[in-house]
Amino acid sequence: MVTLSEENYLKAIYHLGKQGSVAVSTNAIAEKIESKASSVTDMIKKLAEKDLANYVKYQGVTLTESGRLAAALVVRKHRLWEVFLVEKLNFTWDEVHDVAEQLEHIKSLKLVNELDALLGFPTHDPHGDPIPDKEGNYTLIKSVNILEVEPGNEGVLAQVKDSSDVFLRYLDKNNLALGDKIKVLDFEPFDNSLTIETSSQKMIISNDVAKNLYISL
Amino acid sequence: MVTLSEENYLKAIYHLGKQGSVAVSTNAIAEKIESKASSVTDMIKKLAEKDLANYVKYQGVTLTESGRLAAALVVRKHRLWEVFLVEKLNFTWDEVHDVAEQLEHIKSLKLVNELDALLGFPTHDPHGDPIPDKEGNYTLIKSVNILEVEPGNEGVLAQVKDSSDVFLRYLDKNNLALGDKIKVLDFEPFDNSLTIETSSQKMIISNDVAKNLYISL
DNA sequence: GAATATTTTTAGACTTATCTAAAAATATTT
DNA sequence: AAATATTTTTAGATAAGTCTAAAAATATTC
Repeated sequence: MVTLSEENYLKAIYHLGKQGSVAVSTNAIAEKIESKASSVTDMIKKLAEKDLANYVKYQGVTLTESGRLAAALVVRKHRLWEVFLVEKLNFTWDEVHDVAEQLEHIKSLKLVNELDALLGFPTHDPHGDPIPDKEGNYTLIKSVNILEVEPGNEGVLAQVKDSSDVFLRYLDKNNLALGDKIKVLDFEPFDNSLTIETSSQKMIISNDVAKNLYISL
Repeated sequence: MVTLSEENYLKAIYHLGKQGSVAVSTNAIAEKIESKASSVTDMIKKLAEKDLANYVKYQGVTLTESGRLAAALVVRKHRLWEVFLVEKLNFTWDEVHDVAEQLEHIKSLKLVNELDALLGFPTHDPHGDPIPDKEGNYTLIKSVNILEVEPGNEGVLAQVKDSSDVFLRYLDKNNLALGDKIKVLDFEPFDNSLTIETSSQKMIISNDVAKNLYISL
C-alpha cells in the first residue's frame, strides 16, 4: 500500500526528474513539496525500502520502474479529474488544481478507467499537459516555447507551463486559450517582451508570460 | 479544519444517534468504526473541544448543531458520489460503497453542488437512502419494513437497509430492485420467512432478507 | 588544495491517531 | 444493597510523518 504522502513524493520526483530518469536532489524535492530536507531524506528511505526509488546517500534519487508507474498513475488520475471538473462540472481551468490534488489519491482502478471512458479518452488536460495511459505512457506533443519562435512564424497554443490561478486568469482576461492560433510578430531586446497576434487581437506579452507559453508549429 | 478521522466519527455518531439527537455510547461507536473504546474516548474529547459534539463523561455523546451539519454534509457527499458512480460510471450498487467512502472526504463546496446539478438533484442514493441538501435536511420517505405489512397488501421497494456486497448481489441475482412493486402473500411462523410476489415472479424470502427490505405503500 | 559554503543526513522531539492494560464509574444480578 | 459484571476512562506505548539543530559529506572559492 502506497500512502498519500508517499504518492506526493513519488509525483514530485517524477516531475522534477523528467518521469524519474534523472536523479533528483533532496533540496529540490523539499522545495517542491514545501517541506524540509530532513523530512525528504526520511521519506526517500521509505520509498527505497519499498522498491519504489533508487537511493544512494548524497547522490539524489531516481524512481524504479514500479515507482515510475505508481507516479504516472497519480498524474493520470490528477489530469483526468481536471478534465472532468472542467468539462462536466463547470470549473474554470484556474479552479481545478486544488480539488484534483485531492482526487488524485482516490484508490479504484475501475473509477479511473470509467472516468477515462466517460470523458472520451482525452489525451491532454485543460493546461495542455499529456495524460498518461494505464501503462503510464503518453505521446509528447512537440511544442516549443514561444520565445524560440522566429518572428513571422505562427503556431497553435498547445501548453501552458505555469498553472497558478493568477497566470491562468491573466490568460482568460486577455482572451488567450489553448488551441488559439498565435503569430509571433516581434521580439523586443530591451525588456525581452514579445509582440504577438491572434485571430482577435495584436498584443504585447512580457517575458515572464512568454516563458510559460508553448506552441506547436 | 475537520480531519478525515474526525469526519468518520461524526458520521458514525450521526448514523447511530438518528442524526445526532440521541446520545450514543462509546462502545457503539467503537464497534461501528472498528476501533477500540479508548480511541473513541480520545476522539470524542477532541470533537467536544471543537464544539462539534456534546460530551459528558460516562454519559455518551450527541452532536452539536455544527457537528450535525458537518456530518450531514459528509453523508450528502457520500450519497451523491454513489449516485454518480452508478449513473455515470457504470458501477453496480454493490461496488459503490468503498469508493464513496473515500470520495466523501474531498473538500470543495463547488464540487458537491456541481455534482448535485450534474446528477439532476437526486433525492435518494442507489440504496434508497435520502440525500441531505446543502443545509443538511432531507425529507423522509415513509417506508415500512416488509415484515410489518399484512399479507394481501402491496407496495414499492423503496429502501434496503443492509448495503453489503453479498446482500445486494443476492437481490440482483433474484431480480429484486428498488422501485419494484411487491405484494406480500404469506408469513410463515415456523421460520419467520415471507412469500412475496413481484411482476415477474413469486418467491420465498428468509427473515434475514425481509428484515432489510423497506417498502412504501 | 586548504578554507569556506552548501547540501544532505542523523539524532532527537512533537503531533495525530491508534493500541493495550489497568483503574474508575456505572449497571446488573442475586 | 452488596457483589459482580460491564462500560468507560486514564495512563502509557507505538507508528507515521513532520520538524529543529547539529554533524557529516560534498561543492565551491580563493
